[in-house]
Amino acid sequence: MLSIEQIVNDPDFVRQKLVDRGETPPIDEIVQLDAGRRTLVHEGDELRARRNEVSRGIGQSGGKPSPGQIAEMRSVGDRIRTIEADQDEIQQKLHDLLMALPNLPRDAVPVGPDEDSNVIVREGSPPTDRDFDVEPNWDFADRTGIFDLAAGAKMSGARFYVLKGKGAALQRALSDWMLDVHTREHGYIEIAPPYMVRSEAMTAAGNLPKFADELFHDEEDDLWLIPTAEVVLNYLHSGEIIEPGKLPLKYVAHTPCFRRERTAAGRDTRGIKRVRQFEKVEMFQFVDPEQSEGVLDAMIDDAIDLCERLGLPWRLLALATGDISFQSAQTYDLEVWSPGIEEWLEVSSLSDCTDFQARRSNTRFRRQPDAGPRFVHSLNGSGLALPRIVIAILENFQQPDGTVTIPEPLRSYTGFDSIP
RNA sequence: GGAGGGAUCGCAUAGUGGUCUAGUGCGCCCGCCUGCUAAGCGGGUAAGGGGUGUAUAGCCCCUUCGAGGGUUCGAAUCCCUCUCCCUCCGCCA
Repeated sequence: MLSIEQIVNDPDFVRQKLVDRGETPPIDEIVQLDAGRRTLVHEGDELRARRNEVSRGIGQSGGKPSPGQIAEMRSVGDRIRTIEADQDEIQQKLHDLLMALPNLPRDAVPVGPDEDSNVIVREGSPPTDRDFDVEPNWDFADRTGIFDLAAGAKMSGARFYVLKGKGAALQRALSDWMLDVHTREHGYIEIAPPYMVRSEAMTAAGNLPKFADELFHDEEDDLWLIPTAEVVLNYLHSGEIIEPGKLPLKYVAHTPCFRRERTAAGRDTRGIKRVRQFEKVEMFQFVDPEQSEGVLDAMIDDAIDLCERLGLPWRLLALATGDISFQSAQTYDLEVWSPGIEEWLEVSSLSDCTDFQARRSNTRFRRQPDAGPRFVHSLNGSGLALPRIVIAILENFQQPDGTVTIPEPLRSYTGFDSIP
């Protein structure tokens, strides 16, 4: 959520930033509604002050109101009720409009309508040349039996899959290894959260109300399956005022992610690249806005570190204003090259959400014991998305004899060094 | 799923319709006192919003006693719904 003060005080700046994102923001309507809200609040406050004053007087003089007092207070009460009803209506409209506005992009974000304006900003070592044709991951998996796409479809429908044997073990090794690196070397605290949340948590992260049709929802208990651990980690300190000296808070969680993926049939349908349930290790930080400089870069390095240690060719893209996610002020995508399918796979999306999510989740902190509370800044990034790393490993470490060599860091986790 | 108990200021508690502008204790902060420390004494101690200010300064006001609704001239207090916690019964990995 954007700050209403900022919109009212600097409407042209806010409008331009949102236009850069491809929005047509109702700034004038918001400013007007807020002015109306203030008038009603003021009027209601004065009436309540009057009512409190008279009530206090009645109490102090024995508790028996005069008929004149009852008549006056009855009419004051009626006016208060009318004003409150008007105020509720105006505030609901204002709230709905504010909740539908995305975050403001940072000045550093490339301006452009879509992914064609994204900019490659860093690259790892180039993909190695091979003198044989790399088998696409789905063919390799089919031949070795480590994915069972048909079984997934049979029990759960399209875009579900089953990992078997060394495929399942490889994914488990990856998640364990990633968590260990983040907790032991990068300073994150491991969290094992619920995978179903209330609407409040989903709204705070920015997924509701706009993106309900991308989520799985349980009607009976009104719970939503998380599309990413970002949703739960963002809500960890909701409603709290974090004590001085506790920031930054760095969390990491390994969870399944559930997405309805109602994209056009036929797009990315082969294999396990785009599916309705997948696993991901997610990094998340709460930071003091004054100390947030460089935090996104550090988180990017934490993600790149994993790609480097695995020996995967990677590149980093700065997403354009038209391509960053709803809650984000600045996003970088980390991609790895997969030589069998010959494409760059997005394995991490790293965002600085500034105070946007903190406003929605009401997560604040105090810089000093006697200082007023302020909203924290939140940042998130995958570290990393597991099925796509599995794909990248199957294709990057394929040998001419049709086997796949397990990257060295994972071998103590897998207990084997080759597939099959 | 069923029965009962509970949620009040950082913590603990008081408060059964008006004098609650929520008391008291602890904790914390600032003084005073004091060889030092402790004790003692005095004062302070939340969040959000509005008004007035150049002001993130003061001052004034409103809201918040788990959340939302209702009764009433007036609600922490009475009624209804919901959420969470605790005890027990049933079911269950």
